[in-house]
Amino acid sequence: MAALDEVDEFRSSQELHDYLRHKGENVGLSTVYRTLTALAAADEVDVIVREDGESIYRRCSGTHHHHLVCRSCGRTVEVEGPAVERWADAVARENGFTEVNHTLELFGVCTACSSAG
Amino acid sequence: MAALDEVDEFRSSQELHDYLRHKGENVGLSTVYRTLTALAAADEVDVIVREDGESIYRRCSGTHHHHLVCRSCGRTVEVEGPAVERWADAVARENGFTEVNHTLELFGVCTACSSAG
DNA sequence: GTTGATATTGACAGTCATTGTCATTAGATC
DNA sequence: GATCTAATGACAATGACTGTCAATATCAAC
Repeated sequence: MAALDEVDEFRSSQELHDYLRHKGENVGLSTVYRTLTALAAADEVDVIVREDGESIYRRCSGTHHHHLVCRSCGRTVEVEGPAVERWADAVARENGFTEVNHTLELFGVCTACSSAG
Repeated sequence: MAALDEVDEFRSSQELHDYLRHKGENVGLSTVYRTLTALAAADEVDVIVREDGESIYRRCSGTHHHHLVCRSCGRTVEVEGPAVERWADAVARENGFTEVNHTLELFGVCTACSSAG
């Protein structure tokens, strides 16, 4: 199953399910959800929640990073921002918050899509 | 309607609807959704998408800012990070992305809740 | 005050991502 | 092959959100 994260772009559960079905795999939607949730819990894939509330998944490098995602085609660039991490920690500490994590994602339109559309 | 954003914490549409009904207002769920969406479009309220995909709304200051939200009680601190904005713009430009916006929220546990729990 | 055009409202049904259920299936062990 | 157990997949259920549409409010013109 992990071998099927060959897409290298963020995909929703349903898209992955369709993809698998069209490849001939007879796999159930429930199993896709179960597997993705399990993989996400084990930090084997990254999850982000899109603006419309749908969760999308992608195979990623193990290090902490964020994403620059094309709204149109899903192409994804992994980006790092050590300054942001430090800023987030500092802000949390100043306000007495603990167990802080942060969500930071960039959504835009990539070169290919902006020239096409 | 805008006067009912007196709660000062992030609330979902449904929570706001319940709140209004319990106050005796005979307001429909559709109207709550419509109004919140309109207010959000007019930048009168801030929207963030929680990790479970539910959208929550809050009356906020007009300037661009982000939020440090207590996972337990919902208490919210508005925070600013000009450095983050600059970083996001730079990253987007370097990768040729346009129409970029970013989601950045910090979730943690505030002092009161961490000492209580 | 009444009429009529127009916009807003709210009850309700529909949509869609996600989760729960449960009988069936696959795989291991005897 | 029999049996036990865990994983699977078809399908129903949930819940947030959106669409529909008749009823109501608003308001200008008469």
